[in-house]
Parts: sequence; structure tokens; C-alpha cells
Amino acid sequence: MSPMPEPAPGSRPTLEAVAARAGVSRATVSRVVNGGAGVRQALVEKVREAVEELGYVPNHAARTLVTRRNGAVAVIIAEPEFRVFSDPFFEQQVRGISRELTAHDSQLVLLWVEGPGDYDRIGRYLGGGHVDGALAFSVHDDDELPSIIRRAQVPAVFGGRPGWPGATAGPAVPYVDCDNRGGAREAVRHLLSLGRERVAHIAGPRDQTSAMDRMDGYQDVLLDAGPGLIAQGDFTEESGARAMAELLEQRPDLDAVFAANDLMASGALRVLRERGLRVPEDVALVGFDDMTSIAEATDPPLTTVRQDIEGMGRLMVRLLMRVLNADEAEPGAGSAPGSVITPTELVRRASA
Amino acid sequence: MSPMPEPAPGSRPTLEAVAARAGVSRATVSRVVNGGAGVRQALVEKVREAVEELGYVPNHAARTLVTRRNGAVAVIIAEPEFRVFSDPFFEQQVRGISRELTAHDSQLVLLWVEGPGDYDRIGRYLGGGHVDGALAFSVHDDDELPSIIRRAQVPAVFGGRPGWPGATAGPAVPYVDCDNRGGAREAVRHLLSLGRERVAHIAGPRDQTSAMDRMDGYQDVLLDAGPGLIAQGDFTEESGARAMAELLEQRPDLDAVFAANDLMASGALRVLRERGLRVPEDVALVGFDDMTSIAEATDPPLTTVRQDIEGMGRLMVRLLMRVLNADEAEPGAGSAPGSVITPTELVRRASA
DNA sequence: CACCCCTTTGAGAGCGCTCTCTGGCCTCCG
DNA sequence: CGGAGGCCAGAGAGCGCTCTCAAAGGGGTG
Repeated sequence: MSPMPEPAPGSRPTLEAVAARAGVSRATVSRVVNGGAGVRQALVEKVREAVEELGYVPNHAARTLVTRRNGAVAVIIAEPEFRVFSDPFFEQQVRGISRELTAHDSQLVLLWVEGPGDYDRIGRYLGGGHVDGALAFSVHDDDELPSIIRRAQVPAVFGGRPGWPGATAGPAVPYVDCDNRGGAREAVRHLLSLGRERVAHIAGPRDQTSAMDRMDGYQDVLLDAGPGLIAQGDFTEESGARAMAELLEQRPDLDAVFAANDLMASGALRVLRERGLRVPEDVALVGFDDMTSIAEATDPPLTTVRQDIEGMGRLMVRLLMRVLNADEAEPGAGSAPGSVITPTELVRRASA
Repeated sequence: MSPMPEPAPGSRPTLEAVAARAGVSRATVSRVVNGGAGVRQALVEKVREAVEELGYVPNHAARTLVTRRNGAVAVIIAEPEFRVFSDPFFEQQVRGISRELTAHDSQLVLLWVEGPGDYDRIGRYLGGGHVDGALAFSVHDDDELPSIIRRAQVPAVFGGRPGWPGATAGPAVPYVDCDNRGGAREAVRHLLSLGRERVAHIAGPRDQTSAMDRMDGYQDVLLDAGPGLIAQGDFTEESGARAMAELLEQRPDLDAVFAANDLMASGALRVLRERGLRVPEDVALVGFDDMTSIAEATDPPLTTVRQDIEGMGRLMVRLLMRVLNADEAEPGAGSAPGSVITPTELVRRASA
């Protein structure tokens, strides 16, 4: 702890007070506080001293009023279900965002959407100029969020490729996503390289682009996978188990499975063992996400496709900051930075 | 969606613009925007119309500058581990906070502490007058947070009873907690009412007041529980299993267990079944928290002590708002509202 | 009918900061 | 030695809002 000076009883010291104490003008203090460019060294020190002695902290509201910069970014949680926030995926992403925001001296304002009727409030808040920008997670196709954000005219970045129908209307919102398709391709190729010939796929929900991209990657490699090799899941453990049972019924001869996430892979693993099938000897299994709490806990540990979730969160912030700076340089039609696709990496463990 | 009026290209309309449009003074518009007390009905309507037409939204910074109210509250997450945020307990509490904050027209600023060195930043932020108050979670005894908060002179409310050593120094920070001790008593009494005679306890970490309070409750009822009936856990599933094994070794004759949380109860349950002991026939089991995702998923479903977690989150906000209003009425030494203890409720399922 | 009081509105002074513009001083060059 | 130019500091005008205070108008009462 730095020895914080005794805070003035009552009100906080202002620029004016610091100026008086240092025997300079308000403008000079302001310059020093904001970096001190163009001020003689002697004065800089004198002002710094006065700041220290008085325990001066700039008034944020006053500063915002004139600079039109809030130093705050909204993070919108649009998922109504409880589960979402306790999703480790989410946690890591928000953590990355928090860290990067701190590095940019910005605050994280959490906007939790309480059902569809709440979008009005969110829109009003975003439009009200309380935050410099917004970060949102594109989860489902039919999300109203993108249009709300566009209407509020607030710079935004999405986590995950948005897939809403009217995506082409208006300026596209940049997003950060991992290379779902490429990662899936790598997973499937890995299975093929192991000599597997009948590789099945447990797909994620149809209204999430990440799930669809992973399926596309699977199909990129297996142009004609043959019938009965794709089963539908919804990213839950239970659905993975169900899908696995289904696949086994349709194609008892399958020798490999690529599940669209680790949770479904773990469900599939359970069913495989119940049926007496050995992993990876009889059936090789690959997941996606590398949620270590899952992938390392299974028996055998899961081979999976890793994505740098926290890094994606940080990237979202950097992208937003770039939009913000571009806007500042040339308001309105600026060269909007494009989206970012982060690489994935196959993590080989024991299941394939 | 309300048909949001076409936002003015470029800058946002100001009070001045609305005033001009409605043919009144700035002061009148301000009054209408803030409730409209003391303004003729005809004028109120005229102003409302102008606001609507122009799509006017008050500038938050300007308002804050004069009212000294930010309309924002910091929520401090001081837990360094990843796990914490994905803890369903946490999620529910934050959700409650978010909801209640919305009802009070306040925003949630998330402050995630990044290790001990980060307390400086937090302190500076809190002291900088960016938020009206702070909410924090008192997790461990040795937390620096309380002193940081006190130094920053920002009104705060804790979630969970703080247990730091110097709690008595300075004005106490109000907190919201559930009746851990009473709930524990009820759990143990229930076990006794079932005719159980050797009731063991799996305790939580020693540096968390909630865990200690639950143990105290256990001991309130079982004044002399006898040796070997208390085992130490750390709130994780794994530790519950370990503690159960230990208890079984020391007291093979035990016929009931009260675990300090559901997660440990579920670990204990696993061990009991592995040893071939039937629940509840041979050993009755009661947990704490009523995390339904755990308590309802076990076999048999867990009898446990419920606490209204979301409600506690909401209560934290209400308490803070009361402090804020008291401060406003009479700054400085105000009648600080006391802490709140919420009731618990025994939820009977099949395990006891 | 005069006076007083209450209600409603407007004028204007800030809140604390940034930023432009002006002016003084010094240095350097012709 | 005079003028041009550069560097630094200060003066002052807002940013958009709230809030006090004064003024105006209307009604009731002595």
C-alpha cells in the first residue's frame, strides 16, 4: 500500500486547489496531470508534489463532459439462462476482457439483459453515451442485440461470429472468433491420420455459428461422410450421450468420433464405455474447446482442439479500442477494422 | 422495440435544444426530465413531446458533475482463482445485484482484482469518486479489501460476514449473510429428530466465516459431539469425499452426516456408496446451500439447507442504497444501517 | 380594492475539467 | 542591434446539466 495522504475531510481537492498550491495556473496542472508534455521540468515536479500532498484525483465526470470519453465499456450478457455465466468459457472470456480493459484504463460496465423486454433499457443505455463502446457475445441467430447496438450507434465488437439473417444490412460489426472450421478440419484429419475410416460427428446447436462452422470443417475433410454419421447435440453432456447412442445404433461400425465440444465428448465417452467400447482402441474421440476441467478429468483424457479463450477476450477489447481510435481520428465512416480469427491448436491426449 | 426517433447525425441533442423546441427554458425541461414536479401539465406534455421528437437523452457526465451522483456501483471480485466466477453461488448473487441495481437505475461496474498488487488500482478507483458505492464479497479472513474500502471512504456493503481481525477498528461495514448458524442447527436437529445418534460434521475452510458459523451451529446442538466426529474440508467435492473417508475410519458407527455445503455432501455421498452404505438408511446426509444443480442431481436427492442467494444479492444493493440516502440526508456520521441476516430453510429431499 | 401568499417559470451561476488562443520571454539569425 | 520564430504559461470560453433565487401571475382574504 502506498501511504495514501489523508483525504481532505468533506470534498475532494480540485484542479484549482492544486494550481493554487503549486503556484501555477489550472491549465498547467491539467497538462501535467495528462502527461506533462510542454511543461518545464521544474514546474512538472512542483505540480506533482502538490498533487501528492493534496491527494488530488481528477474528477471523472468533469473530464468526460469535455472529452466525450467515458473510459468505460459495456459488456452485454444477453443469455437469459443461469448457466451462461457459470460457463467456464464465459468466465475466461470476461476475465480476458477485464484484464485488457484495465490495461487500457477503462472500466467494465456489466449489462445483464433480463429477458426480451429488457432490450429497450439496454438500447437506451447504450445510446445514452454512458460508455465508449460495447462488447457482446453472439450466441444465437435470432438475437436482437446486433440491431439494438446498431441503432444505438455505439462502437461494438462481438465475441463469436454473429449469424443473424440480416447480417449484410448496415455496417458489419467486427467480431473475434476462433478458427472453428480450421480447428475442426485438423481434428478430423488427425483421426484420419490414425487410420480411422468411419469418422462420425456430434454437432452442436444449429443456431450457433460456432457449431455450424465446426460441422462445416468436418465436412470439408469428409466430403461424403456417408449416411448416419452425423448426430445432433446441443453442447450439453447429456445431449452428447444421446447423440452417441444414436450414432452407435445407426453405424455400429464407426471407429472415430469428433464432438463439437468437450462436454458432449465427455457424454459420448460415457456411453462408449457403457457399451464396452474401448477408447481409443475401438473408437477414437476428439472434442473441441479444451476446457481443461473437463478434458483432463475424463478417463482417458480427451484429445481436443484448443482455443485461447482469454486471449479472445483481450482481442475483443483491442479491436474495440482500435475502432474507438479510428472514430476519433475520423468520425463516421472510418475504415472499420476487420474481424479477427484466432488460431486453434490440436491438443493430443489419450482419447485419440 | 419502440420506434426510436432518428438520432441526430453527429452530436446528441442537449437540454437547450429541447427547451428551444418546446419554447420553454432549460430549467423547465430539466424539471420535466427529472419527474416534472411543479410544472403545469400542459408544459409537461409539450416538453415530453419535444424530448420524444428529438430523441433526447440526458448527458450523464454533466448530470454527475453537478449532482455528485454517478448512478453506478462497483462490484468487487477479489478472488484470484478462476473457479470463483463460475461458482453458481456467485452467479446467482451477482444476478440479484444486477437486477436490483437496474431497479434503482444504477449500473454495475465490475472490478476484478488481479492479485494483491492490484489493490492499489482498486483503491484509487474507489477513491476517485467514480462510483456511488461498492459491493464486495468477504471470502477470506486475511482480505485487504475492507481496509482498502475504508480508506477510500466509499460506502460499501459486504456479501457474507467479514471476519478480518481488526473488524472492530473504525466503523463497521454492514453486510448481508444468511443465518448460517441457525440453518446448521436446524439441519442437525432434523437429523436428531430422525433418531440419529452419532451425527458427524464435514466442516468448510477455517478462514471463512460461513464455514465457521455452520460448525458453530452444529456444536450448538451437539454440545459434546464426541471425538472423531468432525472432519475438515474446503468446500470442494473432492475434500468432501476425503473427509467422509476419514470420518468413516475414525467412527465407523456414525449414522448421520451434516456437510457444510452441498458440494462436499455430494463427495461424501459418493464415498458412502462406494463403501456400500445406504443413504439414508444407514447414514443420513444433509448438505447446505441448496445448489439445485447439485442437490437435485444426486442419488438420492440431497436434503439441504436453502439460502436465498439471489435475494441476498438484492438485499446488498438495498442496504447500500439506504446507506447512500442516509449519507445524502446527513453526510458523515449517519445512522449506518445494520447488517442483515436472511433466514434459511430446510429442504427435505431423500437423503435425510 | 389593496395586500399577501402561493404557484410556476426563467435567468444565471456554477460543477471541475480541457483546450484554444494569446502573450511574454528567450534564442537565434540576418 | 533588430526582428523572426519557438517555447511555455495563463486567461478564458465552454462541455451539458442542476439548482437557487428572483420575478411574474393568479387567487384569496381583510
